[in-house]
Formats: sequence, C-alpha cells, structure tokens
Amino acid sequence: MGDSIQWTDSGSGTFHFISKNKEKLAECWGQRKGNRKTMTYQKMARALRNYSRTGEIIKVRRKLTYQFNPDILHKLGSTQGPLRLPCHPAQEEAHGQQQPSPGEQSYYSPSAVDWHSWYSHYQLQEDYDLAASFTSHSTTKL
DNA sequence: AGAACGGGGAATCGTA
DNA sequence: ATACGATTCCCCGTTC
Repeated sequence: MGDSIQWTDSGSGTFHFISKNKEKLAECWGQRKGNRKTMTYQKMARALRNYSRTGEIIKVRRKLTYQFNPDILHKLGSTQGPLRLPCHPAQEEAHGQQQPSPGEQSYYSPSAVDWHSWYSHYQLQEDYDLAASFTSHSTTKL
C-alpha cells in the first residue's frame, strides 16, 4: 500500500501516511480490524494517540508521521529472524488464495534514499528526535 | 482566512 | 459484575 503509507525510515520504525490516501488506508484498516463502522483517519489518529499513551507508538513531530517504539521493535527484531511489521494480524479468512506475496518491502531495507527524498520534500524545518532515534537505537542491523 | 492536522475528554462497545 | 483496551463522537487548538 505504498501509495497510502510508507516507511519514513524502516530501520527506526518510522512511518508516514500519504495525505491523498490516508482515508482509504484508514478504511482498509477498519475493515481488517472488523470494526462496525467505517474507520476514518480522524479516528485512526485518535487510536494512534492512545498507543502513544502506552508508548507503543509515538507521534513524530512531522506531518502524518508516527514511530513504533524503538525498544519494542528492537526486541522483536532480536528474537527472531526476518521480521514482518507492522500489519500482519492473523489471517482469519483463509479462502485458499493467499499468495505468499513477496511484494512487501524488505523490513531491513535501509531506504535511506527514499526517506531522504521524502524528507527534503518537506523542508526540514528543524530538529526533533528522529535523528536521535537513528543513533540511539537499533543501529545494529542498519 | 480556511483546510489539514493534532489533541483529548467522554460515551460506548467487545471481550477477558 | 468489573476492568481494560479499542472505537466512536465531538469539539477545540495548531500549522501550513
């Protein structure tokens, strides 16, 4: 779903939504979760804010971007092999046509280039701790 | 100014 | 019944 959501930096677990398709993404997410009503970006963002309360996902000081807790990410990454994140709820509907779908971006791909072009596209105003999260965490596998 | 974002209190709902 | 997390509603503050 690269046209709706992308890794800002997969290494640090930072991702951002694409403004044009955030509602579509939210809708998909809501269906995937089996919600009763249609999920919207507003509501999804509210949920994301709740995650920041428990520290699982934090809001990054950039438009539409969030970050998974680096510690949790690091833990998961060190316990097993290739890690798939963030969206893999149990496949509840095994209607027998599931393809392994190798299409997903490798979690480890150090998309420094991608993220850089994106970042410069939003003129970097100032600091904030994305840089910090780069250096202070999981720089092991980068 | 206005749209897009960000934020959070509070009511509900589902489930353990 | 009780607790808790997730979702929904709704209104307001902040940024671009």
